[in-house]
Amino acid sequence: MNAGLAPVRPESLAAQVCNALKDAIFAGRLQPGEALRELHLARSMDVSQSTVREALVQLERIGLVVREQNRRTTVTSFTKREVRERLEVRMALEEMAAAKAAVNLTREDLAALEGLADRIERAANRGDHFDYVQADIRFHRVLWQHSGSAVLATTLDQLTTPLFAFLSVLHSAELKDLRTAKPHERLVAAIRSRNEQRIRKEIRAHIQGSYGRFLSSDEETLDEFAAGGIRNVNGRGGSRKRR
Amino acid sequence: MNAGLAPVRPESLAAQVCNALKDAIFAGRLQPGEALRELHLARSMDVSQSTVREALVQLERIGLVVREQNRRTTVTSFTKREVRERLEVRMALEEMAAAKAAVNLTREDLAALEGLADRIERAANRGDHFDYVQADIRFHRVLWQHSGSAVLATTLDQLTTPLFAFLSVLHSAELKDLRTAKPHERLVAAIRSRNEQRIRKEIRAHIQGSYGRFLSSDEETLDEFAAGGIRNVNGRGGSRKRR
DNA sequence: AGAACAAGAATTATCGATAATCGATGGAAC
DNA sequence: GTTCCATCGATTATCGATAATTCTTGTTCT
Repeated sequence: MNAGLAPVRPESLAAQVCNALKDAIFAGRLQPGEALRELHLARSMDVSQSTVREALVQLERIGLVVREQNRRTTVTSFTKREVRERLEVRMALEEMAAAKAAVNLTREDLAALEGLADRIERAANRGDHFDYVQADIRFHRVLWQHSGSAVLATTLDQLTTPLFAFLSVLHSAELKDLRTAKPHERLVAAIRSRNEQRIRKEIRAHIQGSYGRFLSSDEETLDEFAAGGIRNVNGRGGSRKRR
Repeated sequence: MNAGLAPVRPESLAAQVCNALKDAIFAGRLQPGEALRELHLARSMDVSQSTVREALVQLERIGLVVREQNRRTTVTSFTKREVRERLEVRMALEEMAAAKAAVNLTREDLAALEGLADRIERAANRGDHFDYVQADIRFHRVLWQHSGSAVLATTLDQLTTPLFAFLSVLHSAELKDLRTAKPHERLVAAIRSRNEQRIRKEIRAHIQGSYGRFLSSDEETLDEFAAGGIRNVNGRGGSRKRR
């Protein structure tokens, strides 16, 4: 009787608020380090404080904001060190996921991946940083979801979502030239080959390529990096001291 | 001026509720699959529903409960498959953490580890399942925290906490004989040797030893497994059907 | 009996208001 | 000038009440 209809279950208000904020963060309308005040958000989005609050807790779980007890909650701002740490763990798991996915992916899946790689390519050519990152996320999510391990998929998701967010603002802040060596195409080719070693190698190269510039720079926090020379919005962010 | 006093910041009500529930889950007073009703908990713990609600969200983040939109929230009950998935990811990361920690651990740290290994040993001998698991957690946390990667530590924590919880109820349910081949002592010895391969090997052996019985059994969910033959509390739990 | 439907009970989601906490500011005491 | 203290505005934490949803049960109609 079921004709492939997904069960409809409208999002809760809190989830909607959460998504709206997530988009704002990815789009850079909320900058790393910026404070999110519950009542302000509640008023401007026309919901109650508790709803916003719950959304913020969700965002904290995703890693996009940091809540400080009795103080405030701010958009996550990574130190270089933390980006490195995340990338290290990510690489290990991403390799695992890609190797597993290579076994499971059908011809259609591979075609879908190439579609995404193509979309990424086009976004890069026209300098659309936002769409670039969105498609990039989807590309990787496809791999994760076909790894056959839900745990692996969600772990990677948690680990990576904030990285993507900051990669996004990072790119647009420095007007990075996105046209690189078609890393996604290369990756798909590697997966097609079903050669585990080759896949692992491409994964590493791919990830390192995306973050290399930041990791080899000297700025301590990502928002300082993004702000470098371009903007200095209003004295917030990145001003807390290193000991 | 500072004489090593930690900054005092009393836990929020929600956090207290969260901890209380966590303990109850670890102690088995809340069984896998059991439903947690917000208002009931609020009344019995004398806080408001919202506070309980927030605590439940926190617990969900840790992975100890599952919240279903507009329905209910239940204590997490893993399928065998999910336990396997978690263990697989865990092993990869735990190896990484142990290898890194081996470089950083001081003589004092190693002594602390041996203290914990000893405590585990004693708990095993007197059949104290609860303390066994608590010390086991601490043991591993020490390793994670000395890995030098906060990301690695929190990822492992998220991944593993629910496993420990269910290991705990599992053990006490089946009155497992805890006296095994002193895996923690072996692990400490391996770390002392600073031999990466040996460390990785012991880590794998250690983890597989803890879960081997469950992974090779036939029951589908952990609570069915725990309930097998011993109790059948009151018809709840594990009754939702496989398709 | 079985399907369709209609209350009714139970539970979660959301709200608006109050309490607790924090950080800044400014003045008094030394 | 610096330390201490009091106060105030802003923000988060918690509460109690209401709205919306889901689940259950009972009834009617076939």
